[in-house]
Amino acid sequence: MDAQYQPQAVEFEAQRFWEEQKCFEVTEDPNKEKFYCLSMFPYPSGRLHMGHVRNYTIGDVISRFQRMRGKNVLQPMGWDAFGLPAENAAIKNNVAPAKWTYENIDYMRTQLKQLGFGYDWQREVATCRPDYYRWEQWLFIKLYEKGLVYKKTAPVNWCPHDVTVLANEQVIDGRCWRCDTLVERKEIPQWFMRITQYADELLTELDHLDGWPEQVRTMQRNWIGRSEGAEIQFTVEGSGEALKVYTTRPDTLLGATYLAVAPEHPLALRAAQTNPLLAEFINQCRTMATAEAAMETMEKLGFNTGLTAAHPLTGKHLPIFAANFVLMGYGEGAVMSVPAHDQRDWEFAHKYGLPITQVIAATNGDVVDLTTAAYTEKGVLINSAEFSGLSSAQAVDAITNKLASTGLGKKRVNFRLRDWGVSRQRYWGAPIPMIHCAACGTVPVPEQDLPVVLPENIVFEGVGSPIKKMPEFYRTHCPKCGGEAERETDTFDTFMESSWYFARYASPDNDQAMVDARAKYWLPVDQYIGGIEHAILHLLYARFFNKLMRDVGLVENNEPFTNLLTQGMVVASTFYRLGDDGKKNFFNPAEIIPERDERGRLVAAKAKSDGQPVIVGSTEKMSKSKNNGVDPQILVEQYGADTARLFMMFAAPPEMSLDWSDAGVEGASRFLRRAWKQVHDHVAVGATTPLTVTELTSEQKQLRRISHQTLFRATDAYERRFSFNTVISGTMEMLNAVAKFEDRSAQGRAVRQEALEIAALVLAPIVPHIAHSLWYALGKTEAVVHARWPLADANAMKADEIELVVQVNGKLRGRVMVPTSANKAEIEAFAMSDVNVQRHLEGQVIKKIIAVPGRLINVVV
RNA sequence: GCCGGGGUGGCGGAAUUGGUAGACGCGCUGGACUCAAAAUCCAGUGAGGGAAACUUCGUGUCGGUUCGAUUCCGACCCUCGGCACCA
Repeated sequence: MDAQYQPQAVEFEAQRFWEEQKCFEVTEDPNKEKFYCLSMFPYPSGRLHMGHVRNYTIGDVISRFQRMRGKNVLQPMGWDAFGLPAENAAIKNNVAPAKWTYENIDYMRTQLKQLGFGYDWQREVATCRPDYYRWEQWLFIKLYEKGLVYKKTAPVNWCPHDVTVLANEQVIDGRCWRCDTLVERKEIPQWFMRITQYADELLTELDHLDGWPEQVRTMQRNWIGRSEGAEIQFTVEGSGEALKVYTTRPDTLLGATYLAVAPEHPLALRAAQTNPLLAEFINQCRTMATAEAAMETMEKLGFNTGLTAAHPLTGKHLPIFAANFVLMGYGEGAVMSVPAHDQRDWEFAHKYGLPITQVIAATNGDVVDLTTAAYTEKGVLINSAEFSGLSSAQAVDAITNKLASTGLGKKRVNFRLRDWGVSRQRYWGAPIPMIHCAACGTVPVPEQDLPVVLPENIVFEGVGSPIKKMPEFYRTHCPKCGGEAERETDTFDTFMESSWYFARYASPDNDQAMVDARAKYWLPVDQYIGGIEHAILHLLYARFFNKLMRDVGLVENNEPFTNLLTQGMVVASTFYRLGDDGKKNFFNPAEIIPERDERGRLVAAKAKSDGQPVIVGSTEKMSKSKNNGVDPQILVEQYGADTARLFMMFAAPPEMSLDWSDAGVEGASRFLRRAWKQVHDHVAVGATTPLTVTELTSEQKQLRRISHQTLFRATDAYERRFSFNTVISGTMEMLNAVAKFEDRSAQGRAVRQEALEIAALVLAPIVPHIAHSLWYALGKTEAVVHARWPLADANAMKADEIELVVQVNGKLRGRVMVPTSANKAEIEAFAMSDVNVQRHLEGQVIKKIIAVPGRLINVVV
């Protein structure tokens, strides 16, 4: 054994061993308990970032721990390879997205190997390869045949100057990121998947996902947003056509004083034909952003269409407004407005001078003040004809029943969840396998013609997708009639690929089926790990896809991920200067010199390049667009993979967000050097004799107690709590105790040997390379990667004496050592004997004594 | 705006079920070793008072429940993530 810890040599040797022994290549073994541990696969952006290192270290720690527990562990890795950044890089560097992506994958694979993650590389998938996405195309056609896929128009962000569709990310303050043109909404035909058909199951199954964090389940519940209410039909006066609205508060129906429809609603458009001012208003609404956050924060505007509708109960004439906050694609594209009992309606009514009619009174008789805000509580009905006097709950039934009797309304369950629009007007994605024939309409690509391959060798000009200008791609023949036809040139949303990759890892080489019987062994994923930012969209789509695959007979499990660990984000400060055009030019943290106040907080910064100040922006998740990523490669090269892994796991518990700072990396490295030296100094003396547990001194017993308690706590931390940071701090304490333990006797050395073995095993999942070396150094013949996790010895953990805290009125006044065998009276006597405690009890009357076994005594005076 | 997190020393964090607040690490201060530096080792380190024993305050803010609250409840402030075309 080297006297010095040399991470490069240690890591090279361990990685060579794992690869030669094929330690992480697994097959289905029905005799062994399986454990499928999956970390969210990366987008191949070019280099690993800290978030990846954090994510994949957590996954590897859990995988290696479960291996030591004797499970058959599958840990695969792959690439979420389609997406917008490849197109951006193509424009910037004049390189085809495919080439750029494959090169990134090659580099990042090397980085992952350098970090020592135990992946089964035989199962690697890249979603941009036709042998992967052909199955997605295949499933899409199956779902089309089942009626779960349909086409409708939906809005996109449209740049009229570049004549292209923009992603939300490419819209900055309502303008195109490239040319600053005002972005418009444009309705275009797109493909949708009926996720709403699964809304009920997606919602109710959340109750059984006990292995998921409660916060994620809550977010998904709210996102799906089941509500019970009524569909109510108003009648447009003049034309007599029906105008349906959905409301969760049918009890307030008599308080409706106007209706609001989306600007794109057919009624509004028709009225605009004879009303230029309304047409102008509708036109203005076209510049409205598509993002919900922007919709909700914008100024609520409306315009009277001049049309009126008859109230279904009173027949009153209610004005119909076109309003920018009503969404055409959501519900009926129309809402009834009750300004007395809805805050948004209240504000709108005040702005446009519309009547406010109170129809709900407080149950407790309090006066309702409608001059400052709407009254949104449930209560008792007033001003509601025959319904007055009913409670809100009674009125919901009474009013919907009345409406039902005239055919003007019915109870309805509504979901906030909308169907999933999967069309993207972009190049770097999986082609949607559909053909448009003038004679036959939309025809799916026949199964034997799959995959529809995306041409990779293209010239990327910047605006617009190249395949939309490639006749050799889109010109084809109709599979039905054989006539001239055109392919769909839109590609799939990249969330499609990431919605089923977890299943493909079980049968990555099958060219006859999407997944095969092997999936039944491995699925569901036992532990899924990924960023909290995926709590809703990705995780909901993956759950949806799992159910789709189940319903076409591919898998048996209802849910894809039994346990979920949502890792907190790695965040960092942003630095930028404003350009002449008002755009932010971001600086990487490596390019600036920070200035901190006396509390260590960042207050200002200068650029290294010119020494001039840069603006310190908000702290955000590390991303390319904000250029605030810190490259982990430097860490690995300077200190080795184990230090990088150790520091990542030590810096914070996995679920907490981590504000990046490299202060402390040195400490992690120092700890590994000390551990190495301790083992070295111990084994340099020679082999140890076996431990005789019955003949130990109290110091020897104490070190054993610490060792086994550390093991006991680490087991729970790995298995249940995922608090890897406390595994590390616990091991540090233990090795500190070993360092202070100076006993050189044979039994003393045996106790030390046991402690060092426990340290190597406990640390092995986190720092597997150094553990590999230390384990051999401690005289073991089998590699630590094959070692079994030991059980903590309950006898070794027992103490003869225990420290009790003595409080007087809840304040700490003393500590006493008490034999563990002492009874209640003896413990109280010990507590009262403390000098300081006596001082505080002098002249006081003892009211009560509270004893918490093994912890404290509180004397109440 | 809506939904979901987070806030504890100079810094990262610990305190597992309402029971010793600040484990462990970083940084800093002092010392040892060294010609010197690095590395390493030893000691100290929440704030105030005290020579010390000890004591008062202290977990974003304000209020509540309790013998006892970082932990439970209510209101608020700040901050982060998501909001359906970033992934």
